[in-house]
Amino acid sequence: MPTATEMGRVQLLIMQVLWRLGRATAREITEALNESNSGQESTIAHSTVQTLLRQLEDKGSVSHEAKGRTFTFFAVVNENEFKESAAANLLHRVFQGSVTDLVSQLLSVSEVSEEEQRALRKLINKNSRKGKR
Amino acid sequence: MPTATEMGRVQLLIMQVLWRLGRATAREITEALNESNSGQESTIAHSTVQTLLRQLEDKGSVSHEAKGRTFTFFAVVNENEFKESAAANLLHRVFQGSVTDLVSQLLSVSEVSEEEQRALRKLINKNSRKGKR
DNA sequence: CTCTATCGTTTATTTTTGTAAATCTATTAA
DNA sequence: TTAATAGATTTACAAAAATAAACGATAGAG
Repeated sequence: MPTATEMGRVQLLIMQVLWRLGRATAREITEALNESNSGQESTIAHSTVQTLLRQLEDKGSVSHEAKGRTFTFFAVVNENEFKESAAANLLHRVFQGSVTDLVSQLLSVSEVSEEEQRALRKLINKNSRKGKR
Repeated sequence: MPTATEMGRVQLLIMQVLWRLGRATAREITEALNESNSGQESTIAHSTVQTLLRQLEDKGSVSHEAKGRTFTFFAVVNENEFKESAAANLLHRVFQGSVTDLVSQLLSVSEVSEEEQRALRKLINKNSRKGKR
């Protein structure tokens, strides 16, 4: 069984809905998925969402509470916790743990605005101070 | 069929051996995998490596050349190309395209040495100049 | 020359994710 | 009260990844 922070593409989309809404029924999740995706390609079937919710619950990523005959789902895995593990994963598996290499890659490919560059310098400086404290 | 830059955990390990060695037989790859992993847990069976090599070849990630009765494999997908796509993937799927958020996450969790911090500042500055050119 | 170790190939199984229809159940609208 | 509807659950299937044994061929050791 995979860990609670390991998940597939659509599973992540479901988690993102839950992180945004806090708590939601399966139906609400299905609707959220298909309306953010409005007009486009493949709408995702409600039964698919239910299946994935059960899988997510099996591995401890989400949980639910019965409200009458309907389940209200909520995330157990915290969004930041997930981002942390996803970033650490890429960092170690692909970039051998070199933050510099990863950041370098990001900067060389994506367009980073002046504003974002300022934000990044600030981040590094803050981190620098943290190290000295 | 997945694209040539989409691959599983062990498939990536195989690619990394090929990027490191340039060209290698299936046997050499198996040995490289199991010795870098020396002493620990699960050694990976040679036949598994062969199966994965065929899968990788099917989707165009690697290719081979017959030397006598033995195949010499080599990477078709370039390492940087892969890193690029892996980083872009995480950036968009998990961090909604915000480089700042991803870098922030990396800095807050991993220990970044003074030296790395200098390298990062330099990187951002270089990128800044690039933007103006 | 024969046997064995080593190739690549074939076949098979398990796990995870994604997809969804079918079904059972219960509520509510008519 | 009955029928449609909207829940959850069960069942099914396909693709991708991981795992590896079994098989057939052959080169090289003796």
